[in-house]
Amino acid sequence: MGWESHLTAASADIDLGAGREIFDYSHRQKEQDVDKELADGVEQEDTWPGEGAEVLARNLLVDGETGESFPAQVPGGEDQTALSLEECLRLLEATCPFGENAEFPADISSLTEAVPSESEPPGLQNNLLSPLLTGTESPFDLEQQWQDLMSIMEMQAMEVNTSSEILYNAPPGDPLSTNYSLAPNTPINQNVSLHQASLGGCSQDFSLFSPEVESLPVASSSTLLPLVPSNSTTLNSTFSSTNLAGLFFPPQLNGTANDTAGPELPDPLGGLLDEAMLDEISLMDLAIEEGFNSVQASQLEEEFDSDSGLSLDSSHSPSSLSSSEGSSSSSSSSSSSSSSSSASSSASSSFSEEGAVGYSSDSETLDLEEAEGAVGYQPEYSKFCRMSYQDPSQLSCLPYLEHVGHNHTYNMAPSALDSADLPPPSSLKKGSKEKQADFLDKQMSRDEHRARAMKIPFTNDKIINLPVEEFNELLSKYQLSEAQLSLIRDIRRRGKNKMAAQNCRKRKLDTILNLERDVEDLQRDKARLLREKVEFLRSLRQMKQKVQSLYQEVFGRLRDENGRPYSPSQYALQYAGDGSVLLIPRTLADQQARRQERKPKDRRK
DNA sequence: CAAATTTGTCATAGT
DNA sequence: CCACTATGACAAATT
Repeated sequence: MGWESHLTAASADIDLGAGREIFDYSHRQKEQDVDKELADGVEQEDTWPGEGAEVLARNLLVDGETGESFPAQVPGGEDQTALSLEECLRLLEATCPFGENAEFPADISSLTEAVPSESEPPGLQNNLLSPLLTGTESPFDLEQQWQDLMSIMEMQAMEVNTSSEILYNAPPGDPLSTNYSLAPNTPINQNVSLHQASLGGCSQDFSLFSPEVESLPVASSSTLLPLVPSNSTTLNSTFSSTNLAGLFFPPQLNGTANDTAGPELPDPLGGLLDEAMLDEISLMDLAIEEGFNSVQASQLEEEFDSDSGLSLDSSHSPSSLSSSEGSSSSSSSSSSSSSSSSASSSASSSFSEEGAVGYSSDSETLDLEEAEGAVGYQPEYSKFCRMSYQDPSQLSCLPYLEHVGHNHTYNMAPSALDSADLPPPSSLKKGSKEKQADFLDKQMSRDEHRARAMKIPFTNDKIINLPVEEFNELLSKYQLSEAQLSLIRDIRRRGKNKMAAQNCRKRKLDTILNLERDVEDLQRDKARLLREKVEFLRSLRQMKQKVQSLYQEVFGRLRDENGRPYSPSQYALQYAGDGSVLLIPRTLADQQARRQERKPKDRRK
């Protein structure tokens, strides 16, 4: 009922003062609709993606950096069948308590998988499985390895940072990549100090290990070589479950057998590092790109600087999160999706509070609110200030002004006033008062002018902000014509809508700002994670090299019954979970490696 | 004066 | 249903 009358009233109102609007309306949704919308859409889309592309490019670069650690593939070796395979086996079984530990496969598989390229050098199975993989009881997947390494790395980080800065300040020529590809055929002299072992890229960093290496106890020359964890405890603990045998294969210790065994110092670690890590990295990147991996992100988040915007975000709109969002557990992952929703919801909730205040109270409160917004939020909120100021009804002085104005204009004819109001009637030079009136006129909104024209006996402010009851009361107090009543209703409607629009825009802006901040935060997080990844890669590399050199050191010093060194192509060292190291025939190791090559894949999928 | 921004309105949908 | 609020779209008003 009332509504219909409103509608009719609206038309009446238009007749009174806004004929324009009707006219415009005709072509409003035709031309403008199409043109402007299209333009807007295009513009916006251009802007955002641009930024994204930039970021992406940056990240890619970083990734590229990571990628540098790709080991150069060294084709290589050959497996040489040990002559006395049977003997070896027997021996092994006899000595090795865990002989055919079922656990192997896991290890091998992980290693193999991690280092597909390296582990499959032509003809040579580098993955010698440690028969004593007792340490690893649970299947060892990449993730686990990764985590282990991470934790290890952390421990070593200090060590490394302090003791071997050299490594960190890796030599020019991209040591990262070079280090992995060990020159296969470099002869290694026992006498030659290990640091100088010409293991290709390895050599660069050798100096680092020298201290440790030199202090290494020389192992006795027995077939089975139980190595007691020396000072390299970290290594042992770190790689206890890792099979070292196939990894470091000093191709030609003492120049023995340098032919058959192609050059290959396949190192599981390297593979791990390179392939697996890269895998992870790419995965992470993917995850990040898509919306951030909640688990990793949050983990890392907690570990590292918590200055991320996420925290800010939560603080910013806590109520909304708790109330509307509910589950905020998946902070980051949901942040992208939730940020839009949460942002909007948070914004709406927070604003609803403000809005409620603003609406129910007068302009003064509103002013305060606006000011608060400007201060509390982003600089851009200054806009809001302006917005609010421009709303005449919100000028605290207005009520008073309005009264004055009303008094002045009451005598004038509505129609004349309405039209005359818009163009400044400055022609009436009547002194300062007149000018003041002009000024006031300018400050008045269209509806106020109309109200004046219709001789509405109360302020627009009241019309708009009074609660329904009071509003109706007010109306009932006066004898108002239909035109006046309709005008009043329109004024109320428009006024409310005006405020609603302002709030809406405010909210919208706020949402955008929140999203922008979220984006920044996420970008920052991503960059940080990438940085960390690189750091971890470096640490891993160092570890790998250390282990490698140790392997060579140990292997190179082993002597058989005749006092001769073992051929790296025929024997390999295996690291057991309990920290011991075994010398086993290559063939055996290869077999084991093969056996377990399949399992992992199946298991993985 | 034109282009870019702000604001006010309207129509609608939703509360 | 009423009275409002929220929001997209348009156009007038401002910058």
